[in-house]
Amino acid sequence: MYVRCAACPLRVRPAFVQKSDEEVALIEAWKSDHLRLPAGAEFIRPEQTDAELFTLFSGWAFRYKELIDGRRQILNFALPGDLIGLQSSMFGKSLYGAVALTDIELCLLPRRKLGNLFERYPELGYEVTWLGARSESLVDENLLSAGRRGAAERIAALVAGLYKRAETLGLVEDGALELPLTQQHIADALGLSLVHTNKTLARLRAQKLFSISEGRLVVHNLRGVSRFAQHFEDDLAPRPMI
Amino acid sequence: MYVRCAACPLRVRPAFVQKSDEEVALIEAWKSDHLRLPAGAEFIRPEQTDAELFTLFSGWAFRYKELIDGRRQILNFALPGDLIGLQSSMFGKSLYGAVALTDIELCLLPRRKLGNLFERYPELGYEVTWLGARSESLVDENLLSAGRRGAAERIAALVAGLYKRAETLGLVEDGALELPLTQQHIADALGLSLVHTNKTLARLRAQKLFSISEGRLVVHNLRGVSRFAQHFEDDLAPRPMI
DNA sequence: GCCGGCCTATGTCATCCGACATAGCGACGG
DNA sequence: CCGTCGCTATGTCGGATGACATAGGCCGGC
Repeated sequence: MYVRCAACPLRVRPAFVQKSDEEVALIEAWKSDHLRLPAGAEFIRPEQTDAELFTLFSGWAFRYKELIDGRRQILNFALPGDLIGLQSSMFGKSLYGAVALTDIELCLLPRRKLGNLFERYPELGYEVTWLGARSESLVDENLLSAGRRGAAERIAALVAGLYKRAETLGLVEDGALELPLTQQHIADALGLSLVHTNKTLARLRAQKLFSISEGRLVVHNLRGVSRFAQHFEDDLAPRPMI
Repeated sequence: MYVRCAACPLRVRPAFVQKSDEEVALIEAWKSDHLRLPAGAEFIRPEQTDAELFTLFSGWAFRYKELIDGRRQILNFALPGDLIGLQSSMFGKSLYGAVALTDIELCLLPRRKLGNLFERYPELGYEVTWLGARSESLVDENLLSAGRRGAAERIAALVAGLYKRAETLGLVEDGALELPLTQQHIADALGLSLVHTNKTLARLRAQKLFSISEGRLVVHNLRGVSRFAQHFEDDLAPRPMI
């Protein structure tokens, strides 16, 4: 069923800037569809020329790039409230792909209205830019990991970052959250091989800072994880949601 | 001396979207200063709360993050016409630093006017967003390198990317351009050690696809470099310049 | 004119990480 | 029931990369 922005259960969460009824109505006018896609669906394809702009309403997704010989790099993970497809919408050709990790729901924000939006609702334009800048900051951090952290530190930094983001969204209960990533996803996000990821995860599990198993992440000592990974950035919140 | 936008020698280059006199006047009204900084100057500091927004007018610069133990990752290089500091301006605290590689000139675009700008000149707001998205696409590509390319491929991809960008700016002459990077910068940008970067550069030089020496990059075979690096993205041009 | 700092270069050795092989387990379908 | 597929796990081995040491060139300062 269609979810109207006025009745959106996501945007009222404390992670997000609370908007006036009028502002919500503007967003609702922009939103043209509410899509449901199964896990694994690719909703933006590399090279696609007519990719749209989306807000992830529920579930997890990721953006990725790959080399022609098949090596794949996950650029960042998206959680509910995240905007996906801004680059693709502005450049007229997507330089990356985007895939659902779980069954997801997407709010479709037609890109042909994007220019118009800036004209008519500058406040919304500003927030789009803000969300684009946040997306870049996530990639910045991942580049720091891939370039300068060792394997165990990379995994710990990923855990710390995702945990903090999930926490602002209220997805954490008793230090645990659903983590719909396979070890292959973790490897692809961190620039590691699958086998090495597996072995490093086993070693980390023995350290008892956190553990990943059966699709759940349990963090026993967030401070310890953050210190080990040298990951000290809090998630940016409250933030706009469109 | 101050450079007025109406007399800006940079924005008339073919890399950039050509603007009407009226549009240029808007930008000129935004620009509040024209700064000159020596090579090595850090014009955005990590954690800085009042970092401004800049357009790089001349010279080279880079953005970086670092871990507390000193390991440094260069996130991307900036060439003339690039916008630097959008994240910092929007978040109220910078998550990265920015440093001049050469003597540089910067156009200062006061961030306190940024919100106002979106309201009054939505077209400019749109272009700011476009430039932010382009900056993210550069980081995306660098993350692909750090995560999934081998050392020699990384260097080749860096060369291909910088060469293509320099070419659209008219900085290439006879297949060569000034490259103000030390091997330490290359290492920090690619997630390699200095020594390994040096040895890999020597091996690449022997292959004669390109060579870096004495502050110059000479590309003998761009196709070959691109193929070896699996780097096939052209620079986005013409693009807005603010 | 000498010293020190920065950059590049090169050798040796240690380590991290990747490649390949194998195996167990659960889900799913014929 | 059985075969396949996706995911996790573990061992062995080799290769890519990092760490440490040393050296030479260049340049600027005193």
